[in-house]
Amino acid sequence: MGDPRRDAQGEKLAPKAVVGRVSLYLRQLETFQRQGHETISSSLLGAALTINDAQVRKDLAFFGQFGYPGIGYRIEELRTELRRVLGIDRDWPLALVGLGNLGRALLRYRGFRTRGFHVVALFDNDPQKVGQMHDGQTVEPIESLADIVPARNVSLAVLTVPSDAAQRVADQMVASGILGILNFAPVPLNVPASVSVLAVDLSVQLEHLAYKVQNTQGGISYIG
Amino acid sequence: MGDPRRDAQGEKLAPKAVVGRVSLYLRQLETFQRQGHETISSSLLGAALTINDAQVRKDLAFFGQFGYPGIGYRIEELRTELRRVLGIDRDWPLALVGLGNLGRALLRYRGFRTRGFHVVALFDNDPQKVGQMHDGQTVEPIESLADIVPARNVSLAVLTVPSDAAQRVADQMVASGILGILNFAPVPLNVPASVSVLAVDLSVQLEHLAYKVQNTQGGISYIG
DNA sequence: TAGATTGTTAATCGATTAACAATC
DNA sequence: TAGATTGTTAATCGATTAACAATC
Repeated sequence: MGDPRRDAQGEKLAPKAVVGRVSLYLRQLETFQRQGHETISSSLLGAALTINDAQVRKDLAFFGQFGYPGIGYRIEELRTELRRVLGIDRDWPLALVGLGNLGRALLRYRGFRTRGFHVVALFDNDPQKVGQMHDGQTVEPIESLADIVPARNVSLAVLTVPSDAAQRVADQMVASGILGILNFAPVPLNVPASVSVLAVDLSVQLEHLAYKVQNTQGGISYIG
Repeated sequence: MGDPRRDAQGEKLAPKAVVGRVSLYLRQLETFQRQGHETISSSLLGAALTINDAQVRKDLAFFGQFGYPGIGYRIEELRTELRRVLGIDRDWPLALVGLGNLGRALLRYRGFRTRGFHVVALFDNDPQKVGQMHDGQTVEPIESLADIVPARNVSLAVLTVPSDAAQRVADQMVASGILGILNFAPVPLNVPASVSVLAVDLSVQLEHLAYKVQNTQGGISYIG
């Protein structure tokens, strides 16, 4: 039951942790490939990322049978499979909403452009920013989402507006047909179940780091 | 065994997931407080964040007994406790290393300045950038980490250099006495166990979003 | 063939949730 | 008191790891 080549509708969604690791595998495969490897074993792939070899095999097996017993995984082939699994075997036009410091940085950030993600529309509500050019693109008022999102075939958006505007803007995104939101505003967003939201919460990360440092100090002997 | 007021050396480190939720609780408590609440129950606090009430109680109980049966938690008191637990009841001077687009944005990003985190030193290796002023601070060469980190009492650093420089710079950070690194470079860093690293990987997040959108489409009925 | 390595089952470990006596 | 709500134990659920027959 279920064609093993397909993992779309009807198949169970992979756990969050599995998907995150698949991204890491994909990147690590590219590193190995640059170093001249053509195949790689689960134990070497795992070792490079401090991940147990059984877990690597289980993660990959979730999506299909990609390996060769006695040999390992053929890197080029596995890369193709994983790109397809993640859905990055195609282009993803992005909308960037909120052109404050963080938004402008993300627009220019190289790591953001890889993998077929391309910002094709900019939005802000500040009248001073509307009409400005950034990276060859004009900033539009947020009301224009409704027109531009369908016109430019956008389904993913990056949300970098202030917290108190985030929910209101998210509602407009949803109404315009956006299906996925990468939310940098430190507030939970309420959206229909058909829309995916992923939160990137920088202050939570910093607080976690403070916690770790505070509770690691002295636990481990220091040099000197 | 173990004084319940203390959760430092000797006590077990809280699971990653617990610490992340504690940051969210703290922020949500502040929202409730602004709305005029003085106490809050685990079920209301959880509901606001889509977290089970038993989990809220268990997370908090990990660090001590903060609640009052029949009443809930006194918000002001719990905020104080959680700030102490996370280690943000004090100032954390930060070093920002790498003044590309992302680094400059983070320097100015408001959400980054809350909670006692203050950037007190900037570093870059690009001779064009060294000596520049940003936000009233001079960019120093990375070699100066060894002098400036101890002098300015810095223990946390934000790493926003290109991937191929990340490990080398991380080594210099560790040598200078940095104890925690927030790593935005999409590569795993090798550091001694006494140093904490937290990775913020924006391309992994975007890929995850693509995966979710690709595998949610059609699974849920659409309007129209 | 002998050695390597997969995919998968079973065992372990950890995290979440339910349930409830204790308490205000 | 009656009602609300905690902290915690037990039950459930899910994720990680170990082990190994099957395969190249």
